Amino acid sequence: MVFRSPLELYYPSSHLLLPNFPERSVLLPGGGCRSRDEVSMFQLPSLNFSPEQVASVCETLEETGDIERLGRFLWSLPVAPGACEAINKHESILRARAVVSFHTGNFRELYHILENHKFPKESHGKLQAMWLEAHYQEAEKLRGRPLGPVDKYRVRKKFPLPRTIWDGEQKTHCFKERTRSLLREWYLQDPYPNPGKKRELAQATGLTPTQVGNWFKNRRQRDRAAAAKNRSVTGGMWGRCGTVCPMGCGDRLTPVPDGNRQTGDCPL
DNA sequence: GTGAATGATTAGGC
DNA sequence: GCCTAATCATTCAC
Repeated sequence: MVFRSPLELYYPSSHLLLPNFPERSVLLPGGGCRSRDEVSMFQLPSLNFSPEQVASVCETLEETGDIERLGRFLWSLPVAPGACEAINKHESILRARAVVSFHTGNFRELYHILENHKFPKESHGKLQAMWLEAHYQEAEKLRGRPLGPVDKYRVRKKFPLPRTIWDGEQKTHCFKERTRSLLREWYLQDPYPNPGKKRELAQATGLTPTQVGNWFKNRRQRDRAAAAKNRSVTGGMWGRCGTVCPMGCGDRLTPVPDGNRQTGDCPL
């Protein structure tokens, strides 16, 4: 008989194809192996898969999202003596074990897997999300209340991503000072750049045109807010005509009766 | 823990 | 499609 996929052997009907039950150890969810005697109560009949076949089943079950079945598969997995090591080195199997650990709330196990095995970049996103979510859940349980954004930030600082699932590249929250000064210069010349100018500025700063657009948008909004705040302080306008701009740009002010932007208004 | 600074996103208007 | 206003998320200093 020819099997198209090892997964076929795992489905309930497959037990009919498993006449023998040889002496062998069992791969535990924790990654260790036990003798058949130790786990015979839980062991399910199965064939002696190669690590590649096991990995293939893990990948398929993970893709389908059937984590419960994936967990059962990992738990029941019999492997030949000595094969534990090979299995524990297989990325797909390790990832599957991490996924199951996460979904069963076995966070110690999850952390141990993630910290002690190097994973390829393609898996980083998913594994990072599990690492963080597990720590969030633990912190929430500890505090007895949902975490706010700042709480989550502190959790992330306390439990930084292990290098096994992170390439070490820092995500910058603020643009570089040179980028920002360039943006400021252009903003002073024209707070409403056309798409062509935005593209040009994007090229000069290394940002995307969207980032440039966002920066100008935020800048305008915050300048308006600052001006409005100042107007309320100075009694309905930015300041007396001819006084220096409160925003610190050094410009002389002109009154703005209706609050709308006018030519000659302080751009900063 | 709180407030401020800053980049990103969303909803609604034109 | 671009705008504003409001808001969210992240980071940091205190």
